Amino acid sequence: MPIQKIDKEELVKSALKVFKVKGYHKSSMADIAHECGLLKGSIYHYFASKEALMVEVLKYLRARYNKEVFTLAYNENLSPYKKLQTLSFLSEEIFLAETHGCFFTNIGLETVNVVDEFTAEIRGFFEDWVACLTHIFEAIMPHDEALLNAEQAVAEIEGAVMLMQIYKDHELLRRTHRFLLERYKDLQKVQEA
Amino acid sequence: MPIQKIDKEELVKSALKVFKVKGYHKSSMADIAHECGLLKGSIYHYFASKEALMVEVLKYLRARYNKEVFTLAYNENLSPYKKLQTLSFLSEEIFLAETHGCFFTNIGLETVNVVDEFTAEIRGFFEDWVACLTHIFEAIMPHDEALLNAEQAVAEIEGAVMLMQIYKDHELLRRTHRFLLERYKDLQKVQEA
Amino acid sequence: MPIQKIDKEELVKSALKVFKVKGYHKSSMADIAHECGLLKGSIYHYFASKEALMVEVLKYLRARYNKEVFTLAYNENLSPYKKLQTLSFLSEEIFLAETHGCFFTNIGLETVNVVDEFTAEIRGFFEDWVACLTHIFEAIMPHDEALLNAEQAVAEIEGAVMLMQIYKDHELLRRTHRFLLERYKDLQKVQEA
Amino acid sequence: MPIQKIDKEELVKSALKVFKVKGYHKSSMADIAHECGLLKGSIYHYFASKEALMVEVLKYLRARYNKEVFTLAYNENLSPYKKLQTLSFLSEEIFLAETHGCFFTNIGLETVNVVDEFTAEIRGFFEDWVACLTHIFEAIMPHDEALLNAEQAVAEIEGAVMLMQIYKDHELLRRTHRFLLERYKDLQKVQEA
DNA sequence: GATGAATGAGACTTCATTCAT
DNA sequence: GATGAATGAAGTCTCATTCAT
Repeated sequence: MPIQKIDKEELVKSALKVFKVKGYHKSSMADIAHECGLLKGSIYHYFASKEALMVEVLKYLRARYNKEVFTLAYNENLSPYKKLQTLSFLSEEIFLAETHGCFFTNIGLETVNVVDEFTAEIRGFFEDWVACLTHIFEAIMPHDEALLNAEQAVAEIEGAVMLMQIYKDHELLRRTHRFLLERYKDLQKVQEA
Repeated sequence: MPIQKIDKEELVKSALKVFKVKGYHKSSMADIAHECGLLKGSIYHYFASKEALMVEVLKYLRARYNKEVFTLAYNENLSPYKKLQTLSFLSEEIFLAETHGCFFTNIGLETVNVVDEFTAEIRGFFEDWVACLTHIFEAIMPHDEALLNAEQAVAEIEGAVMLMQIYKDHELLRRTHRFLLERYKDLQKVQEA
Repeated sequence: MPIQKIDKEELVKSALKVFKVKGYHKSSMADIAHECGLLKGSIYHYFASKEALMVEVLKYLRARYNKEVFTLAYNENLSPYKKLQTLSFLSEEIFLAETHGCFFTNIGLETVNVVDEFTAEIRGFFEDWVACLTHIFEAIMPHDEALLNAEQAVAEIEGAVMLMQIYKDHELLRRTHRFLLERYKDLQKVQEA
Repeated sequence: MPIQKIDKEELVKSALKVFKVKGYHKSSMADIAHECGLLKGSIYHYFASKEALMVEVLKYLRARYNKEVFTLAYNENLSPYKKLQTLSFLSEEIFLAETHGCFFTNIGLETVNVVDEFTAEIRGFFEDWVACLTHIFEAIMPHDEALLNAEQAVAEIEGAVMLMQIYKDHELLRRTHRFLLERYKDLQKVQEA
C-alpha cells in the first residue's frame, strides 16, 4: 500500500543490522526486507542492487563513526589524553555492544577477493581512524612516529576484536584498551589548548 | 570406474585453495571439484557435505601449522629468541605468500554467527598459537604474564594481517614482526638448554 | 497537484518511440514514463494497462498513416503513377528514417500468439495499405487483379523492410521500390481526372 | 533422479517449440523445462543461459534447413526448375505446418535492437537461402542478376509469410510460390547435367 | 570410485499495477 | 493530475545434494 512505510535511512539501518549478524553473502534481500517490514522486491525502489545497498550501508556507518567518534580527536577543548580515553571508551562500547565485532573488518575480509565495490569505503574507514589517532599522538611525538603508532594501535584493537568474536570473550578487548591507555600515559602531561 | 583419481588429502588441499580465495559461502562445490579435477558429485564420496569438508580443511590446516610451525616453540635445541624469530619468519611467509591473510580469521569472521561447526577448530588454532608463544615467553616471565603477552602478540599480528589484506600492503605486517622481535629482545639473554 | 504535464497524445507518441526500439515485451512502463517525463504510476491516469496503451499506439499510428500517406491514393488531382511514386517515396522515408522497420510487422510478429488485442489494428493497417494500392492499380486493371497486385506489393515491401533490419542495409528496400515503380510504369499512361 | 531424461538435442527441440509459439521474451525457462519434462533449474545443466540456449536453437534450425532444404539446390541430378519447385514446396510446407511463420524472421525482428548474439545466425540463415536460390537462377542468368532475383524472391516469400501470420490465411503464401514458379518457368528449358 | 543428470529450494531482480497523498 | 512507495507474481539463475549407471 502506498503510504511510505520507511525511508532510505531506516532501510540502511535494517540492512546494517542483518549484514552485521549474517555477513554479506548469507544475508538475503528477503532477510533485510523482513527486518524492515517490506517485501524483498520493494527494496529495489530504494537501491538498485544488493551491492549498492551494502555500499550505502558502509557509507552510512563510516559517516556515523566520523561524526560520533573520530570527530572527538579534533575537539581541541579536550586534552590529548582525554581524547584517547574517550575514543577508547566509545569504540569499546561499539565493538562490545553487539558481539558482532567490527563491521568493516568482517565485511572487508569476506568480500575482499570477491566484491571490489566495497573496498573504497572500508579502506576509508581505517584511514579515518588512523588519521584521528595520528592527530592525538602528534601531541607528544613527530608526525611519522605518530602515524606508525596509530596504525599499530588500530591493528592491536582489530586483532583483539577478532579474537573476542572467536572466543566470545570480552575481556581481551577491554585489556587491550587498558594497555593502550597505559602505554600512552605521557599524553596526560600535555594540556589542552 | 574403480580407479581412484585423488585421495582425501588432495581434495582437502584443493578445497583449502578455493576457500582461501573465495571464502566459505562464495565457494561452490563445483569450484572445488574443478580445482582437483573431479566433478561435483564425486566430492560426496569423501565428505558428507560442504560443512564437513570445511571442518576437515580446518583440521588439516591446523595440524599443518602445529607440525610445521608451532612445534618449533617446543624444540629445546633452539634458544627462546631463535624460536620467536623462526616463528615470526614462518608466519610472515605464510600470511604474505598468498595475499589471502589468515584462513582461520577469514573463515571465522565469515561464519561465526552462521555455522557453528567450525568454531572448535578455529578456536583450537588460536589456542595452539597462543600456547606456543606463551611457552616461549615463559623463558623470561611468569606464566600468567607470558599468556597475556602471547595473546597480545597474536592480536597484533592478526590485526596487521587484516589491514594488510584491506590495503594490499605487505609492509605493515613486516613491521609488526620487527617490532615484536625488538620488544622481546630480552629473550636473547636466555640460552638454549 | 492539479497541473497537467502532458496530454494523451504526447504519451502515445512517447510510448511509440519506446516500443519501436525495444518491442512490446522488453519495453517497461518505467521506460515509457521516463520518455515523457512522467513516473510509472501516472500512466495509469491515461491508460488502464500496458496493453490498452499499445492498442492506442497502434490506433494512433494507423490513423497517421491514413491521414499522411494512404490518403494520397484517393486524391484524384494526382495521376495514378504520381500516387504510386509518392506513396513509395513516403513509405521508404518512414521505414528508413529510423532503422526500426515497420512497427505493425514488428509488434504483430512479436505478439501474434500472445496478445490478441492488437491483431485488429494491425490487420486494419495492412488492409488500409492494400486497399489504397488496389485503388491505384484499378486505373489499369480490374479490381480482382488490382487486389492481388496490391497484396503482392505489400508483401514485397515488408519482406524487404525485414531484410533491411536484419542486414542493417538500406539498399534492398530502395531497390524494391525502384522495381515496383518500374513494374507498374503503365500507370504513367493514365492521366489524372 | 539421475537417469538421463533428455539429451541436448531434445532440449533444443523443446525450446524451439516454445520459442516458436511465444517468441523469445515471453518464453520462460519454466515453459521450456515443462515442455521437455525437466525443472527449470535443470536446463542450466546443458546451457549457461537463456541466450545461449536460443543461440543453439538458431544454429540447430539453420543446420536443419541447410541439410534438408537448401542442399537440394546443389544436387545436380535435379534440373534447375525441379530444384526451385522442390524448394518452394518444402519451404511452403514448413512455413505453413505450424502457423508460426518464419522462426528467423520472428526472432530476428523481436530481438534485433535488444540481443546482439542472435544476429549472426539469423543473417547466416538468410545468406544460405539467398545463396542457394542464386545458384539456381544462375542456370539462366548471370551471377549478379541471379543474386538480385534471389534476394527479391526471399523478400517476397518472407513478406507473404508475415501477412499469412497476421491474417491467419494460408492462401497468400501459396499464391506467392505459384507466382514465383511461373515467373521463373524459363528454368524448365535447362536440362540437368 | 567416479560420473553427471536431475532436483528443488532459494537467491537476486524486474515489473505491471495499485493507491494514499 | 501526479506522485512514488509498495506489492506480489514471475523471471533468470545458482547450488548443495542425490543417485542410477
